Amino acid sequence: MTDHAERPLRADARRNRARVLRTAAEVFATEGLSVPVHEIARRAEVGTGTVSRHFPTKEDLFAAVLLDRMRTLADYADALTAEQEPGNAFLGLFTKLVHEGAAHRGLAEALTGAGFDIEAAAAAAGCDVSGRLRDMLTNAQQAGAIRPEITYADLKALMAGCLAYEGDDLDRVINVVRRGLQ
Amino acid sequence: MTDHAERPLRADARRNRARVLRTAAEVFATEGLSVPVHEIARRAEVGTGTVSRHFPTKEDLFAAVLLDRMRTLADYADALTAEQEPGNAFLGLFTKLVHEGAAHRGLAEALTGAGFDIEAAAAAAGCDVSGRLRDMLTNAQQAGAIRPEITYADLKALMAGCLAYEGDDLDRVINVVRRGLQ
DNA sequence: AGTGAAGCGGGACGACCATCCCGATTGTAG
DNA sequence: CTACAATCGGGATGGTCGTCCCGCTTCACT
Repeated sequence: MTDHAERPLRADARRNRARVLRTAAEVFATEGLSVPVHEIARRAEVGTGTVSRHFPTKEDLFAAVLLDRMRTLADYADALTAEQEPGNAFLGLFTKLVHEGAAHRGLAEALTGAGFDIEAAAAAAGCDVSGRLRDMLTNAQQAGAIRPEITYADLKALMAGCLAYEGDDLDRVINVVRRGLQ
Repeated sequence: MTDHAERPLRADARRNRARVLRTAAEVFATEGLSVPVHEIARRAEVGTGTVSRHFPTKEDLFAAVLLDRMRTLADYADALTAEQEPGNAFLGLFTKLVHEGAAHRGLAEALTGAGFDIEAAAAAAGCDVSGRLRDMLTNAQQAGAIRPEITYADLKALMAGCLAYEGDDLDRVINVVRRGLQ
C-alpha cells in the first residue's frame, strides 16, 4: 500500500507535510474526527489541495496521525511485558491505553467504532498494539491474575466505556473495571 | 414546549403519524441514528413532508420514538424499587438498561453521546429514568451493596462500555462491571 | 352532496464536506 | 541564472442530508 522506491520529497513539500501532520494531530486530539479537512488545512496555513495530495483521504490523514502514537504505545507495552509480572503488565497497558484515549478525542472516537478501522491502520504499520494487549491478556489469565472467561472483545467494550467517561477522576472508573476483571 | 389545547388530529393524520413512529422505531433500532429521514419516510410509505410536519426535526422524531420505551423502563424501575432490596434493584435496572440499549442501536448511539440530548427528552416527558437510576444508586450505596465512591457519571460511562460490546455474551461484560461496582 | 380547511407527496433549497483539478508559484539540478 | 518539473492554493464538483414549500387530495362537518 505504501509507495515503494519513493523519491525524496522536495524541501517545501516535506515541511508542509510535517506541518499538516502536526496540526491534524492537535485538532483531532482536541476536537475529534468530525473536524473538516478544510479546517485542518486552514489552521495549518496550507491549501486543501496540499493536504489531500499528501493524504489522499481523511482516513489516510488520521492513520498517519495515529502512527506515531501507536509506535510509542507498542514500545510501552513491550517494556511492561519485560519488567512486570503478567497481571500487572496487562492492567498497566489497559490503564495506559485508556488514559491515552481520554487525552485524544479522535483516538477515542475511532476506538468506539466511529468509522475508521483503527486496528487495520495500526497493524499495517507493524505497530500491533491490539495484538500485544491480546497476548498480555492471555498471559495474565494463565498467571491467574485475570478471570479466564474474559475475552478481547470484552476488553474493547470496557475500554470504550472508560473512554466515554466525562469527569475528573477517570481512575475511579478504571478501577471498577480492574476489580471486575480480577 | 408541547402544544397546548391541541385540537384532535384528523383520522388519516393520526394513522400516518403512528405509521411513521412505528417505522422510525424499527429503523432506528436496527440501523442506528444515521438513517436519513427520507429513508424512514420511504419505508413508511409517506412523503417526507408528512414526516417533517409531525416531527419538525429529526431529533423530535427520535425523542418521540424514545418516549414509549422510556415509559416502560420507568415502570420497570418502580417495580424493582418496590419489590427488591436496594442493591438488587439497582443492579437489576442497570442490567435492564444495558440489554435495552443493546437491542436498540439508536438508543445506544444516543447514550454514547452521538448528538441527541436523551436525558432532556426523557425528563421533559416526565419519564425520568436517569433520575430513578440515580436514586437507586444512592439507596444501594446506603445499603452497603455498592461502593460509596461510585458516581452517576461513572455509571453512564460503564453503561456506554457495555453497549459498545459486540458479541454474543453481553452478560459476561455486565458481570465484570457488576463485580467492580460491589 | 358540497365546501373549506387539514393534510399529503415529493421536489426544491441550502448547508456541509470530502475530493479533484488546474493555473500560478517555487525549489533545485545543471 | 535558467528552465522545468514538483508543489501549491483554493475554487469547483459531486454527493448527502435535513428542512421547507406548494399545488393537489382527502377528510369531516353541515
